Amino acid sequence: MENPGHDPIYRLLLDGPPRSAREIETHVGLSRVTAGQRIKALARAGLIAEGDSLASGGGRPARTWRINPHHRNLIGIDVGEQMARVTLFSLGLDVLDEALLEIDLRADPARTLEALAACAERLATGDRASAPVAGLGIALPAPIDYRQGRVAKPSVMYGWEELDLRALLRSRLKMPVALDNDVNLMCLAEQRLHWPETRHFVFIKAGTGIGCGMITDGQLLRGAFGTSGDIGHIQHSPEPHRLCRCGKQGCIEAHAAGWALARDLQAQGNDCRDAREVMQLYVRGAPECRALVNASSRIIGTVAADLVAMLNPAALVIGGTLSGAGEAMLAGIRERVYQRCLPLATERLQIGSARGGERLGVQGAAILARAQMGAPS
Amino acid sequence: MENPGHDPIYRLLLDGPPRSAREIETHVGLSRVTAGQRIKALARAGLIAEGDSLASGGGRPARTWRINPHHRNLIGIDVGEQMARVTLFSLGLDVLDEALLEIDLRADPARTLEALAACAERLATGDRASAPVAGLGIALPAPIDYRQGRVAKPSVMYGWEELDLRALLRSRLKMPVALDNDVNLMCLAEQRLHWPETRHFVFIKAGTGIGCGMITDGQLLRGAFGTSGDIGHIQHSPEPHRLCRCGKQGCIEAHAAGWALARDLQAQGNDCRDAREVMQLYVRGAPECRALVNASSRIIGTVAADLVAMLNPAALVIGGTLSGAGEAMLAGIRERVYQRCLPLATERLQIGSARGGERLGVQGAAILARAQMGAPS
DNA sequence: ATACTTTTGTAAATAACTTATCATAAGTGG
DNA sequence: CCACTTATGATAAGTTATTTACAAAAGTAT
Repeated sequence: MENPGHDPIYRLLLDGPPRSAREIETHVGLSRVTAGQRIKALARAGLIAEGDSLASGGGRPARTWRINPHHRNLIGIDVGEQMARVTLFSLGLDVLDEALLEIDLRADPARTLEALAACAERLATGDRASAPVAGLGIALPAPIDYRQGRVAKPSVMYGWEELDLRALLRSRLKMPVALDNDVNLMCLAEQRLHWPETRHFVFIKAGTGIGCGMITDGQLLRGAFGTSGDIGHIQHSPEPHRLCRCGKQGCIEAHAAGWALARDLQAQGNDCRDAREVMQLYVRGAPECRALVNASSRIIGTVAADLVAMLNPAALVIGGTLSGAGEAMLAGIRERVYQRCLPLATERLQIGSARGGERLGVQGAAILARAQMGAPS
Repeated sequence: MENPGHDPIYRLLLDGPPRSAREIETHVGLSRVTAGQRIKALARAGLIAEGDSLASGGGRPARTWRINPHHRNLIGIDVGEQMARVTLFSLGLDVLDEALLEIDLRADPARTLEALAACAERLATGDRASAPVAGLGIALPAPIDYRQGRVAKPSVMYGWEELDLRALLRSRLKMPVALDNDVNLMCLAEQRLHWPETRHFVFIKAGTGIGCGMITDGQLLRGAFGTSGDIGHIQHSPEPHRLCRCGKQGCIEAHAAGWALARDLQAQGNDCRDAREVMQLYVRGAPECRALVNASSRIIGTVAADLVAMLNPAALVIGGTLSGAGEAMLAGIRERVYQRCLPLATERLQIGSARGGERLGVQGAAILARAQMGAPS
């Protein structure tokens, strides 16, 4: 059992729920005898362990198998605009250790990258490290060329496009590295951890900016050049249009994103610089802030309605800082979705707030790294 | 070689381009020796045949293998609002025989279904039938519950939801049957036949109604309940809103679809009842028609821009009757897409008209049936 | 408790696949 | 023509998986 990541049974259990031997057989396409033998081998090697038994259907109940969460660790990194979170996980995604780094995306990328790598190294070898690290995932606030493992250009991360991020980190840290866009990874974590049965899933992140992740048939949808889910600059905002930070007019971000709400609140004399402070004002009950959030939710709702019409997901989940407004944010979205979409698309659609919290990014990064354990790189 | 559909090599070649032995090995994960043996066995059985040789890269050129197009036939059915097309294909999708049926979707579904089945049976056993029929695919103008193999309710096909279409046809015709939405299947055919290298693909059908099909990573995106691609009732049309046939206001269909253009042209005194007649007027150069088509193309362009922003396809293709307007239809779409989407999403995006013609529906149906040959039903 | 169902374990014979090696075929570039 | 490269074919030995058959375990229904 040199590299368990190559074993199809182990891989199946890595990225999915616990399964019975019978399910494993059908999924990996092995006969009952062979599957049973290999399950036993994996169990003897300590890579997998017994899970709960399933309910009996008139016969002996099937027992399930799951990965041994303590066999390896994972590292997730979530790079934000001013801060990066670096988390050491067990394979079962328990948080073992964590560090927050202040970073500046406009500073020298190589230096920032080295700071992240050094931090990951500290966690990997620190007191809380219970096992070798099997892989590292990074969530970045930029479009990602997923196959190349680097930031797609042009992006907001000036200078980062030049770096072969995956290769650099892999040689620096001696472990497999996987990259993806932060919203994609938040979507992945929310779906895998909180909506495991939902195979058609849309996650809208409403924070400083607005973006979305989409899962169809259980697979993250990445698009041809890594820009899928870039819904912040869709142009359907109400008149009068306002200037967006992308230079165009009419983008929904310019009316509904955290930065735009902060801008408007500042113009009204509030001390409010970013999405987080918008939510603070909101919680304190500032009426002008509530009005803005309500308007924002309806604008986001128009795009949500488009997403539902196009993709026909089974669940639509709102995350990001602004989703802290809870039902208020959902109300506008529900209003627009139910108003604008056909009943067939909405009657079985679930709409809700993200159940995951501020760790969704690192969790998604770790899930990605876990899914790629042992994959050819 | 009882059922060749179970052979992974045969299946690979069924739904893909000709491949060299080397490519086949890697795709199906067999060693060179075994793959070679099985390729030879398939060739001896007449299921596959040699294709062209690839260009040499300094050594002996690799020869490719492709399916034997004459080993089996396929039937595709494209059900429209007033007409159904039933086509007998070879496995290589050459047209062997064809029939057009007048139908009425509002009539008794069982009777219509029987007419289709009888027609399929005639073609399957007729003079032009060169081989046994391996499967039948049907394109229907309704949302399809793909896993159940029936029309999802509620739909425009009143009464059809009650029928277990797949089971009925399978037992009636004694062959595997696959169903899908017509736009999905047009999308599939256009991509597989005319854009085989493009794995992220969006197809907009602008005819009597407006809908789209989406392919990501080479897979048709069907959504949770079969309504994906239902973009006709997205609400972004310009003021003043007009009443849509769905009962809402502001749907793009009510401004940009064939039925809406016909309605407007009629109101202006033209004799114009459907999308086809709109195109006839257009070709004759009627100025009021040209103006309407231009406006329509820009409205479709707004939705196209949303699709591009969300899905980041590598190609966006316009089909359906209205795409007969050619560059005029493309112009408005290009205008909106380039105006509204970020450069990263558009700089490598191809926008064009469908290369396939009026047989796209039946071709897609046949491709679907072919892909499912031997699959568990 | 008894009959029934479904899951799991084991062993032996058979079938399939892989690895390794050698030989041959059919191109390219000089 | 010759050296070099890549593709293909054939064979043997060794490994792994499948099939078949029997038995036991652990539940449910009556």
